[in-house]
Amino acid sequence: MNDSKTRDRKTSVWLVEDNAMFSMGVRRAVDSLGGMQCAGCYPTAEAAFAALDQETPPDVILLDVQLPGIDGITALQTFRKRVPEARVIILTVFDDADKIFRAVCAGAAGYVLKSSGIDRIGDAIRQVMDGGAPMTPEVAKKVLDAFSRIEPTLDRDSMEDYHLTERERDILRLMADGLLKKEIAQALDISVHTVSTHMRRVYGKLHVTTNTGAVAKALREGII
Amino acid sequence: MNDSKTRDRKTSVWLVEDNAMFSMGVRRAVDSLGGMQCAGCYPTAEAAFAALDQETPPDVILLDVQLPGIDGITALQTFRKRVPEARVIILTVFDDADKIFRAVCAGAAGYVLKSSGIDRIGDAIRQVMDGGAPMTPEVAKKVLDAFSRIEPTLDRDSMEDYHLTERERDILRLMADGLLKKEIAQALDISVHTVSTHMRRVYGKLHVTTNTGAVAKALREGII
DNA sequence: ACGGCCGTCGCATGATCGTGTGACTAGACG
DNA sequence: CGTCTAGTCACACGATCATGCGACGGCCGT
Repeated sequence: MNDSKTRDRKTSVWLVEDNAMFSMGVRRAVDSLGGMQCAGCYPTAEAAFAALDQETPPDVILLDVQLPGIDGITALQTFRKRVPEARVIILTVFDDADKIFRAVCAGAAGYVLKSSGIDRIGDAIRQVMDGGAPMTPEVAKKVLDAFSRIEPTLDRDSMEDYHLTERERDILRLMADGLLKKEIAQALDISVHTVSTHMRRVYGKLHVTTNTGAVAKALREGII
Repeated sequence: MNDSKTRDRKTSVWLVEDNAMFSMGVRRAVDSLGGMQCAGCYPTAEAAFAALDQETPPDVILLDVQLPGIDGITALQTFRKRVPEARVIILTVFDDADKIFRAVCAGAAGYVLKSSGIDRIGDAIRQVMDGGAPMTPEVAKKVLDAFSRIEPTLDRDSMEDYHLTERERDILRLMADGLLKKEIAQALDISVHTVSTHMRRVYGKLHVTTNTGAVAKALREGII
């Protein structure tokens, strides 16, 4: 979609952090780096929300999870709804597994420990703008562990679906993610024509004639 | 407990990969690095399983997910059952979110894209042996995306919806019924242009850019 | 009375999609 | 050995969609 590498505008960063001392340090660090700029600095989530109505939304939000007033996770959820295109990086001193779990569930784009040092924050910002998800290896490990723990209900088959092949379900899934055929083709490294062929067959099996119909049916019937 | 840095034995690595060309490249890369050794190289999961009965199990398994015969994910599950102590690193060209999701759910220790280059594989092996979870930033992003998708609703009650107008929801509903814009216009006895306008605004509020994306989001979030 | 939101309509352009048609490969099954 | 299925790719045509732009009347709140 967007080629962040060739962007001509500076990455706009908001900082939501109650500790004034730390806040100032981060702000200066961000501003001193090329390609990014701290466009807003708020001590509470409430203040940041209010600013959303006034200012132009940022590209990246650095969010401290332990804030006075609105909880950090809650704030994250609100940010995700009001500015989904903004990438939120959690900034905290805790590497508590449960906090990480809830943060990523809420749609955090990255999870950076304050103890990692201020200089790491710049890296994290660049990474999220390049589509990556900055995480320390320890955090990544905790994420995967949590993943394999919640696995229980993935093999709920038994119900006869519409005899879709695995490949057809793949394409359908990506369709339901809002991707264009072209993008699906790129994601699966196949030709757009092939994607079309698969979708054509899906239409037949699902007895629909439009992409929206197929996605809706798939979602409602739990095919994907 | 065990200090992997001062281990006196080389890390034993198995490679399960059908592409002989790539396979050989990885093998040489691994062997050329210090502290690890490619102890086995199998073109299929079946072959690797058979070897499990004969050879001593490896510390790390590099597993291509797109294998002839047994599916990569299935193979991963089997490995996890038969040699739980072995750390499995998924090696693939796909960065399909669903595949990644199922892989990590099945207990993958890491997920490395082939496109990242062979040299990254050595890093990944060291990382898993140090208890980390190697992931390319792109993969990490997809993992987080999948995460935030499986637990979408923690609020369900208090949270506001996307401020969709009643009319906009009408159009969205009909979209989710698989109707074309033209048909929606007829059904509501308005102009196609009006339908377009509504959908355009829905896109903005839902932060999507395709009809399928809008329908999927609406369905998943219970907007309609 | 004025601004803001909602619903409506229009147009134009380029991208995307649906569909008919055809074809090749690899593996599975008998 | 044929036959079938799944997956792949290609081309072409018309239909449909996304999007930027502009516009108008109605209703509501202050």
